[in-house]
Amino acid sequence: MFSLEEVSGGARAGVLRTRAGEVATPFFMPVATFGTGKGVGPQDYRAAGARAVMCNAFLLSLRPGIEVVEGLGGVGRFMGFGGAVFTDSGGFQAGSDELFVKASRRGVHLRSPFDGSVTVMTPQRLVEVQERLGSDAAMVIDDMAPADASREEYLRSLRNTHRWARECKDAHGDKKQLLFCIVQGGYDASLRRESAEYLAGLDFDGYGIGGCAIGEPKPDMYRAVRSSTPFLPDDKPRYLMGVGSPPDVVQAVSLGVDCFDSVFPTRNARHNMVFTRKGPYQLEKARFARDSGPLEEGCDCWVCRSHSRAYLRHLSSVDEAEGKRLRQAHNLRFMARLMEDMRAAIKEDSFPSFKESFLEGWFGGRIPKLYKS
RNA sequence: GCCCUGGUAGUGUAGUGGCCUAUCAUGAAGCCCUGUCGAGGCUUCGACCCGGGUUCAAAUCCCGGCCAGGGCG
Repeated sequence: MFSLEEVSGGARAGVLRTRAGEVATPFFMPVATFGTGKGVGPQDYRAAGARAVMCNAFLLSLRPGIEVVEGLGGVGRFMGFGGAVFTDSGGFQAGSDELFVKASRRGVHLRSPFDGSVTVMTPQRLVEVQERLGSDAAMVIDDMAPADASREEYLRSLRNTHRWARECKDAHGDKKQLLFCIVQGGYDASLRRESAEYLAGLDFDGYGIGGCAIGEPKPDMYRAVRSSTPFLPDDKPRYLMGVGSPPDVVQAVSLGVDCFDSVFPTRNARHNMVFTRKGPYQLEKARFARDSGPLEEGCDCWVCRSHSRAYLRHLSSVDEAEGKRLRQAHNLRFMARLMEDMRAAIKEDSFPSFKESFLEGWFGGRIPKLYKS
């Protein structure tokens, strides 16, 4: 399922084999909650070079419904996306006032945004939903305590997370579908280690690291990552869920993480933030009104090859949907290219210098201490 | 030449004697967004056409000027 090829300065390059094809690691997944993004979709993901995307199992099970997706050959064929499709539980518990009702011993109680009805997503139910949706990689259900939870709450959520992970594993019958578990434990190094070691013993196809990028201070996030990855099996992919800011992705790769998903690049693109190797900038600024250059010098994306900043900034200022699509297409290509470049650097064992030069470019020479080790 | 309207941030406006150190939108500058993708959120900058008068108090009332639009010659 996963082959580790090279390691350089803690960063890993490998190949994840799914029934939808191989995905080279490290990789970044655009989020396609309902089988698409907002103003970007499967075609754009493919054009950007993304080989995997993340959908929401709970929401897809409500619309168009499990039977519909199943009848059309699974979520990947339903979407017409050539790459691998991951599905998340849909819980993202503490983060969603819309969907999340509560967590109980049985599972996570989720509310339909369509009719308000509440269903209990148990481990067995979630596994069935994802198997029938036909995603290429499924996630277990986990209990994520809020960023400011007490140690007691973390302990309780960890018991649920571990029990549910085991039950998901037991219920999972589709051996062609990968199954990832999720490490929790808050920001306490010992709890994270405990969670990672426990789950490592259950032998999943991949290991998610959850509870990060939910509003906690960055040092906490990196403590959580640093105290998780060392205790996970080397021959399985590690997936830092929800992380997607370029420097965070680079830093996490240096800590041994292999994959990511996040709305960060696309949401920020919609909000006019353009990623470049020299750092992000706000496209709507007047200084770009007559700028004939591309969004990013040297970028190989179709947007940069076809359009000027002046045109893109114009689309921002008139608030056109087309502008959102183009900005997102660029940021998605930026992420894919970043992953490709990291992989190449790992393969030639020059990752540390790649990381340093990337961070120097991104932060304009003033790299925050947080990223230096 | 005469008459009528109207002149408030760059732009469009609210305000018709004190609640105006003046409203809202837009603009400009800056910040934010990380497993539920809010076509989002936040901060700051920026104006009463000019001159006189009335009044305790004027963006607001009066007079003159200038400018703009309309009408009559």
